[in-house]
Amino acid sequence: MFSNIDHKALAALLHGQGCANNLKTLLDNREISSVLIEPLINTILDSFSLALSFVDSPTPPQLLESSSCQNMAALVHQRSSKKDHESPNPRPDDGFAWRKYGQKTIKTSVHQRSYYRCAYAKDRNCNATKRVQMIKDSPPVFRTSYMGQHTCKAFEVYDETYGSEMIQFDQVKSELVMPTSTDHQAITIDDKARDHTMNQGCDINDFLVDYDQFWQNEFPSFSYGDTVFS
DNA sequence: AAAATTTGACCTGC
DNA sequence: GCAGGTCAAATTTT
Repeated sequence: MFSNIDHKALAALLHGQGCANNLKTLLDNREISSVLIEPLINTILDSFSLALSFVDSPTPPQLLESSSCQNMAALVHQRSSKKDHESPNPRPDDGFAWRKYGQKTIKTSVHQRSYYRCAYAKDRNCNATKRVQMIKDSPPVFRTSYMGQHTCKAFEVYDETYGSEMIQFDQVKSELVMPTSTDHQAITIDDKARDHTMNQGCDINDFLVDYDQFWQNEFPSFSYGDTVFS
C-alpha cells in the first residue's frame, strides 16, 4: 500500500504527467505560444519538485558528489560549501560555476530571489544567468530559472551521465532543483520561447506563485496543510 | 591579497 | 511610482 506521502508524491507526478501531455499536445499542434507553454512548464517542474520533496533521497549526496559530473563541477567550481547552511542557493550543483551578483526581495514571495551569472561571464563572454528562489520551506524547494546560454564551454567536458538526471534540450532553460536535504536531482526543460516571453513582458517569473496558492490551484482535491487527500 | 558575497543604489519597463 | 534586474562599492572569506 502507498503511504500518505506516497500518495502525495504520486498525485504530484500524475499532475505533472497530465501537464506534460498537455504540453505535448500544444507542441504537436505547433502552438508555440509562450503564454500557453510557460505555465505548463512551471507546473510540471513544480509537480516534480513537489513529488521529490515527499520522497527521501535514495542516494546519499556524497555519492552524487563523487559522480563524474560532480567532479567536473568541482573542477569548474572549486568552491567550498562553507555557506550551505546560510545561503539560499541550493547546493545541488548544476555543473556550472556561478557568481552571485544580486539578491532581491520579491513582492510575490516571502523569500528573496538570488541572481547568479556564469563565473566566466567576463573571461569567456558567457551570458548565462540564473535566478534562484525558494518556493517552499520544509523541505526547502528552490526554483532555479536559467537565462541565456552558456558560451563558456565549461559544460563540454561533462560526462554524459549527467544526462541521467538532467533533461536538457537547448537554449534557455527553466530548472527546478531539489534542496540539499533530498536528492541532487535536476529537471531542466527547454524554454526556447523565453525571449518571446520577455518581449511580451511576460517574464517566466510571472508564473511563479505562492506555494500554497500553487497547491490549491493545482491540487484542489486535497489540502497540503492538514493532509486532506483524495 | 585575491576572490566571492552582500547590499544599497541605480536602471528599465510597465 | 513600483517591481524586478543589474551594478558596484563594501565587506567577508579563503
